[in-house]
Amino acid sequence: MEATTETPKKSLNFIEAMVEQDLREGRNNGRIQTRFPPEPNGYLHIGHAKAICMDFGIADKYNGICNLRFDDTNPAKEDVEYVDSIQEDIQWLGYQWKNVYYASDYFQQLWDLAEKFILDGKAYIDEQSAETIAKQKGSPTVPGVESPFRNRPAEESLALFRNMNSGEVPEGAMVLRAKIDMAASNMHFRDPIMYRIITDHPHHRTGWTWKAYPMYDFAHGQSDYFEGVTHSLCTLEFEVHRPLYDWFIDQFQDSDYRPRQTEFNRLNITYTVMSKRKMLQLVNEGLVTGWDDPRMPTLCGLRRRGYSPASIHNFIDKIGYTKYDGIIDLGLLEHSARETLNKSATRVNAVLNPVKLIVTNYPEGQTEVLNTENNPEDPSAGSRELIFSRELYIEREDFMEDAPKKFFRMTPGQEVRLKSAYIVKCTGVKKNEDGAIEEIHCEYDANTKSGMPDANRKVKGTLHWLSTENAVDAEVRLYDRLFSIENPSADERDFRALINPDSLKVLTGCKVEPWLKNEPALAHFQFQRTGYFNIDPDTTADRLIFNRTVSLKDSWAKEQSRS
RNA sequence: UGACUUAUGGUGUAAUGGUAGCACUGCAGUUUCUGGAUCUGCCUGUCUAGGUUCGAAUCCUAGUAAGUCAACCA
Repeated sequence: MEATTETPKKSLNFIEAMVEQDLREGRNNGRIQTRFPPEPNGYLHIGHAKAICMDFGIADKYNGICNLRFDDTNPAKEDVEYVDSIQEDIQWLGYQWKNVYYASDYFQQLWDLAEKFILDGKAYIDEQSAETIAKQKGSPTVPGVESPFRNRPAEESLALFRNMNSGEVPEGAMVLRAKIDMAASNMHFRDPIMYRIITDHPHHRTGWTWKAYPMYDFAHGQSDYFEGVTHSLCTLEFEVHRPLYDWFIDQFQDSDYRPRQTEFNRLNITYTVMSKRKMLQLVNEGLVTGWDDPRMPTLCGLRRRGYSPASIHNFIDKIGYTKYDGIIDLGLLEHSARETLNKSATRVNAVLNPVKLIVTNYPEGQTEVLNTENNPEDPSAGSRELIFSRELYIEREDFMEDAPKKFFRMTPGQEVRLKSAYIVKCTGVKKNEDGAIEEIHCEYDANTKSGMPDANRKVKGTLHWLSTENAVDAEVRLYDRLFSIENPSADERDFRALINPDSLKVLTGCKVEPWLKNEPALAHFQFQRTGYFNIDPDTTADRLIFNRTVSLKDSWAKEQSRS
């Protein structure tokens, strides 16, 4: 384990640096505890993966623990459906929490704490309407005005608070507010709401037991405290909440221990949206097929698209954690997938847009078995067999009748190699009445079979192919960026108008190697010279469906688009 | 016209007062039975102005720009 050659030490991100300093200073008795605190109101996306890798990663690296805590303080939005999917996605990423907690586990503790705030004169019941309270908040530059209920007797507030939870008080009739400072420059200090009434939705765990529910600011930090969290890591938009987080804890902290909140930048990626609201809209309005649509940035969508946990981790490792709110190039995510899949994906011949190629000098009825490697990057992946015959399929785009000089593929008179098979030379084409190409004809050189003496002859192009004898049909779904502009969130136009109309292309009548019929859903492959693909879960016994995860880099396409 | 935060190549991220480096992208080449992968090289950067210091991307001040905050959401 001792590294004798000095490998350059990977630099720490600012949170790791902070944790190491806390450890050196013996803070919280050297204990490290984090939590991942999703609200169960939607599916996890790649941005959550960044947070998950941070929360669980810190715990793993510094011998701490990380718990999963559902921040379920708003029954109007939450559902068990989400609780389940969130757990599945975290485990898919390869993490295991120490405990599962729910903010709703602490409803009684929070209630008791709130009563203490009331008795201490630090909270009061306000019976004004939401609009009035909002108006009285003032603005960042104008101080707020105090509620007429602000200085009512504690006993009165306490009685009303208990009424709030009785079911007798309608929603919106009263709230519990912290008594802080209506002139504070931080808006969150202007007597923030601690409790509100929700009577028309049962809580997904506590049912109809509670009528008054704590707000985020009075639940999150307190839950951290109850659990013994040392490092409460969250994204930058909670920066302005931190003083309030600290204020609440200051009011009842009773030992050296205290949790501390630290914020890092959230993940933004070009050509997609990462807001739950917008993603929900895409799903509800049928603009995508569901939360797991392979174009979605959700973890279930990426999984279905063909991203492996390793490729997600590869990506997260590249992007870093800072306090600068930038936007990551989608190309980096795609690169992360290619880099990971290149090492693990079995190579396959698949012809997406087939045209017949007839090897005119190959005996009719004859077939032979050829051998080909499964992955040139990984010799241990072994090899498999391909059937060669007189009639083959190749890609329509791999043939041009009048080819430019740089076209290395099949064109009359030019030799090309059929991968793992023979060198062939195009001798002509057969067209139908409309002039469309029906068949391409070629002759093969029997001495050029892979491994034979003349096989080393240099040819510019190598094509993938399939025998018509045993190729099987497949549907292939090609995905592209969901939005046609880099940063749809920063655009004034409705984001739905910015959806890329070509984000999905469905190809039918594609041909693939026959054994792929028996592969399980989500198994991933490289279609040689084309891209990385996986098997879609919609696949049935008689309908084989592939999703393109990401294309291979294509310098020929680039060359073409230049002219 | 408030508070908090941030500013390093096109993008993201290192350098923790002492040589501005890495990755992606782009470009050129090498190599290849995938126009993939590999390998090599190149392009491009410390927001501005002051100050502290032998020395500043780093510390200080001011400016500029950007993000977040005024839900009975989290």
